[in-house]
Amino acid sequence: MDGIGQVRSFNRIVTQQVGALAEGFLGRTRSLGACRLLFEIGADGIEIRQLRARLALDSGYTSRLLRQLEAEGLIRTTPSPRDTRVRFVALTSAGRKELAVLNRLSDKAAASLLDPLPETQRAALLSAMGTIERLLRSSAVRLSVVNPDSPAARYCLERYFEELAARFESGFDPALSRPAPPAELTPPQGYFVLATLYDEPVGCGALKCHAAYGEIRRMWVATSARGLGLGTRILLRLEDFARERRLPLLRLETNKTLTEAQSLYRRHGFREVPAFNDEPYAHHWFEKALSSVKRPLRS
Amino acid sequence: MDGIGQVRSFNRIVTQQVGALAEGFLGRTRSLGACRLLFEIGADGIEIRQLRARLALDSGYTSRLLRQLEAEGLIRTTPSPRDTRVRFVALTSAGRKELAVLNRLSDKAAASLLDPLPETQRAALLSAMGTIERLLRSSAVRLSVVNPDSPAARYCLERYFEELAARFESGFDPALSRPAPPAELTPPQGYFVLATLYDEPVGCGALKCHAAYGEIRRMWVATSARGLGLGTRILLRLEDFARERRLPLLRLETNKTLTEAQSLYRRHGFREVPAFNDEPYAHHWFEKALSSVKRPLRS
DNA sequence: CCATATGTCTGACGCTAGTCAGAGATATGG
DNA sequence: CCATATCTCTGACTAGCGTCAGACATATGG
Repeated sequence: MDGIGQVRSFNRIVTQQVGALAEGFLGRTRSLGACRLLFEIGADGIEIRQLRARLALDSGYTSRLLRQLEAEGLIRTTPSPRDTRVRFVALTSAGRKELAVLNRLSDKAAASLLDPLPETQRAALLSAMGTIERLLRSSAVRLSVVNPDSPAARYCLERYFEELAARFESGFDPALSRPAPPAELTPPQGYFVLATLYDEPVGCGALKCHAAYGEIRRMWVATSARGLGLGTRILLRLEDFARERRLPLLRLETNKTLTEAQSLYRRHGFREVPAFNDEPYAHHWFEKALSSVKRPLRS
Repeated sequence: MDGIGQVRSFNRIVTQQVGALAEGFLGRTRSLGACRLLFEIGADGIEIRQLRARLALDSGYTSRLLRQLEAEGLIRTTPSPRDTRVRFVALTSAGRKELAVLNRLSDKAAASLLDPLPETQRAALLSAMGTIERLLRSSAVRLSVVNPDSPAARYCLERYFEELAARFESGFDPALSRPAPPAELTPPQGYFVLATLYDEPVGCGALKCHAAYGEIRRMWVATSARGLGLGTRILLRLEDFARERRLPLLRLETNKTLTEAQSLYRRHGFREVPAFNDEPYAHHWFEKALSSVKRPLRS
């Protein structure tokens, strides 16, 4: 079976089994929609506008579901203190109890999937589930070229600098490091690639085009998104841009504490070379010759 | 995170992503229910009663959906030749065209999951999907003790004998082999364990209780259900019964051509011993001493 | 203070999915 | 041939999910 056929077959069986799982909620008077609301409100409560955004619900529909839960005495809504247009919804103690029941049902449904299996198969299932989860998250990550001055890009760069400051033995002061002003990372001078997961920035990387080579800079992946192979995807994308621009060589420098980054570069054909600039925070300099063969495009 | 939490987290992300996948159908005028019908009718057509059974639909509802598809000119229904009460439904050429379109959309949706990933991750995702599919099928298999005279049990035994006849170099004639009359495999003389997947028999195995030992017999797994670890589950279940009955020893014999069975037995602590009976079709005799420690119960 | 935007709510409406009862046609065993 | 069962279909009904327009209250920038 080819990959596509396998994905479809996987979908069939998973929706069937997992669909059966969701029926754990059923049998109770409450509708699935109302249950989702209870889950999302959670122990801490939430603003209604956030609730709507997270579950992607219509405002009228949300309102109606909330009235229903309110009538059952499971939730309480109050105006938000900082803006009385928005309302804040929280569980009452009855609501918390109900949520606990739902959680127990949900746990039981999940357990019923594991229970029939002997120990070794159970372990194999869980490990495969972990892999799928990781890779599905990864495939939901979108890469796009953005203006390095945009809020999302600035957000990434701030997190990046914070992390450097925390990890470098000497701390990190951007002012002492080689600069990379936004203009230099904007086409056609360069490319700033932003990675987003469900519209949240989770990584970045930039290519600066010099006359004779491309320079990789600002490679960063949020801790929450590590292990998804995101560094690879960003790097490959930047390489694509370099090839498009017919740059024969890629260069970059990095700090000795950034070991994942170093192994990422080595894995992708970068070789360590003598220092080719005076970046004070760098301990290792890498180069990679680019053939002009283009690799197949992936989003 | 514990196993249950991991299953729930897996469910969340999969329903989210796979749900998004199913929207591939949407945007077209047809409802999801009608699409499922088209898929299930398929190129060869099908009897309506089978269609209902497979999709677990109400007869009234099915009828209405079919009328709708008929009005669109996608299907044609005719009385079944062998019983004019039942009707047979087949796709018209327009219907086949529509099904092809749906398949293309579905393929595209599946591909959109794979496309973003670099090659190595894509392979990892597909392999994990295969694992999950196999193990979910496995966890959907139910074991139960049934009367060895019941239709499902007889069905399994027939398939079992057929397979022995096909695989043994000498063929197989049950009359020449040591008998195992139903009464001897019925509690308390013995136990006949039947494995079913979605109500279809896919395997069996029996324990016959002698005074000083238990005898494993009739171990069989349908070809369609191999690789799911089903043999292990049946064997473990039979061992449980033997322990319950405080039998200190398990015995069995097998033919040299049944190599998977032999490795199953060896994997589970059976050791080859000299022939302890005169079964004409056996080449190998196995024993396993049972400790009375009970393993945790699994369905 | 005014114009405009934002957030919430209500009422009216529509579609999908599904259930239930019963009618009518056809098989099947005795 | 008759009683009974099986299969399909229609009509009547319900619940859940969701959309849309507009009302109302409250913020916000000028």
